[in-house]
Amino acid sequence: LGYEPHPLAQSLRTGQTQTVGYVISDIANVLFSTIARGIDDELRGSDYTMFLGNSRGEAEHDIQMIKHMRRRRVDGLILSLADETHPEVQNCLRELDIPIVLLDREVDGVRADRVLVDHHDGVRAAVRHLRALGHYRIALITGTDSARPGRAIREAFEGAAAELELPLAPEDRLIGPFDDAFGALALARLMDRRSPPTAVLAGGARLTVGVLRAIRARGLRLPEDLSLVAYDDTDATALFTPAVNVIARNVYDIGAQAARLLLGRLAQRSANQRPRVVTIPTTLVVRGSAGPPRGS
Amino acid sequence: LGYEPHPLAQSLRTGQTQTVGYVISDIANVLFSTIARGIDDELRGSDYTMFLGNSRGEAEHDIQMIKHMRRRRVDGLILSLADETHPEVQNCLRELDIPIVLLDREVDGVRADRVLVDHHDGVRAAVRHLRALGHYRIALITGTDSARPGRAIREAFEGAAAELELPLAPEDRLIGPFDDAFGALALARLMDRRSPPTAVLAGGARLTVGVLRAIRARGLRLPEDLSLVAYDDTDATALFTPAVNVIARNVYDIGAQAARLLLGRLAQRSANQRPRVVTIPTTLVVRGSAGPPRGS
DNA sequence: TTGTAAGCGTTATCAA
DNA sequence: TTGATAACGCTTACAA
Repeated sequence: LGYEPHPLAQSLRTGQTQTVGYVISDIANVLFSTIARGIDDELRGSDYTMFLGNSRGEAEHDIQMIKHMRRRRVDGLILSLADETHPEVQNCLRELDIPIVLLDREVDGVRADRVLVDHHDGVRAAVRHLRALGHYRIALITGTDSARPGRAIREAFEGAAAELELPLAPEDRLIGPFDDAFGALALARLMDRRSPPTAVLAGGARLTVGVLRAIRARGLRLPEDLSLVAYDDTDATALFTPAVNVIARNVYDIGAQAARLLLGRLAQRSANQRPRVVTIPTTLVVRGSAGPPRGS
Repeated sequence: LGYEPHPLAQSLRTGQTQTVGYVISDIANVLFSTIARGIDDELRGSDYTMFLGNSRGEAEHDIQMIKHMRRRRVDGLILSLADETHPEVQNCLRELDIPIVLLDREVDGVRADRVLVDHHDGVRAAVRHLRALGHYRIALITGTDSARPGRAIREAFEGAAAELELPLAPEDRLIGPFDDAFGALALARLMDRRSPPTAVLAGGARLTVGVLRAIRARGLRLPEDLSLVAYDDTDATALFTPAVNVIARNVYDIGAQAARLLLGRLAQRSANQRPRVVTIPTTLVVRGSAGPPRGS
């Protein structure tokens, strides 16, 4: 007879708000918006709503957002932290007593479910692929060690390079923020060398956009002037000429799995179980951006 | 001394939740995620948080989300409706007594602030630009009349075409959903004609991606085989070869202005004033995707 | 089975 | 100015 329950009163009484917080570092990054779609779709079946918070890649804002979400009494939290090593972020998370799902992040001393991307397979395949084409000096552009993606990609890259006995000059590894400005800068720095590398691995979707912009700006041709393997099958990598060889992963699924893990915890179905880890595989997709190095 | 107010109790008491709802039709669309960033940045100064709801382009979901937000007692609503003509959506909005900001939408009988894109200038400039290059048969691919963007773009296109005395064959106007599948389909349909148009205007960021994919798939060259002007300066249009001539607008600002309008209402600074309208201009950016038609 | 009362943490009101 | 008290709308525990 037209009665509508008042969720606020319910929440005040029960201590549950039927809300979930999602803190990301850049909502305009297609990686995060695709993850958000995965979360949102998965949440639709339940009666949870998503709070969104943008940290703009700064740990300070992460902390601010987490505290804000806690005050707001969200029932669970999904996090893509800007800096997983930040002590105050870690403290902040340790004090929380709600379920947390970390997206491709590892935080010491925090009991949390995780959705981890298996960067190893894709990166290793990419390096072997380039080596098989005859490349010897392969450069890496990726994010810092302060979050898992950058670290895991770098480690996988170094492991694969060592395995194939490739040289590992420190100046061939460009590490910086996960944005297109750094991608463009890094490529420029690389190609301005007296003897530039013949191949580049771009480890990050926004980095890749920057790399592609710089390649365009300099009039470089792929794969004649440079071979490229890049992260993520996006509009940019699919529509570039030539289409870019990519390390692909099911980004949507990262969000969907994260929401599923969280919903499981919230339904008490897995209250005191040990943290669960879901792994998202990566695969190499070969298209037209890599070929034999010039003069071979 | 360590005291933290409890926002739920505050809300129950005051009837204000310090939250704002944003309902969009596709979070993976760069248009909407950029708008979301604008809103989020603007909200940061205030103490409002954003609830996000995804309608996947379906009016039913819009209604569901609006009702959900109302139950949740959001203080204000920012909407990119899938279908502004849907009677139940209109009823639903008329019953709401919270401030609403419509993003490039017009809903009959609903008092709401609006951020409207001035499609007219950009579209007119694009049509004149193509005509000046010698094009006579220009096709339009855009969204349906059930929301302002599609309608305004079509009307601007028809106006400009009439002004220049261009033919307006109905089969040269392809109207459908704002997604890449339709963009690709529409381009294919156009080019499969016995005598295809020599130029295309793609009115929508996702449509444009579909159009570009189809152009790639068919091995068409721009501007030799076809001239293209497309909506929105994105990674896709910037990185395509050649770079695509676009109708550009400050998408981020749509979100920022919307949040500003809403915050103004919420602060009672403009309680009973008549609805405010902010207009976002469009401009034509000429790059390499348009040239004289073949054989001229 | 049905009903009543207390309390969640605020804010607003009114009396002192 | 200060301090006690009711009420926001629900849930839950306990009594009838």
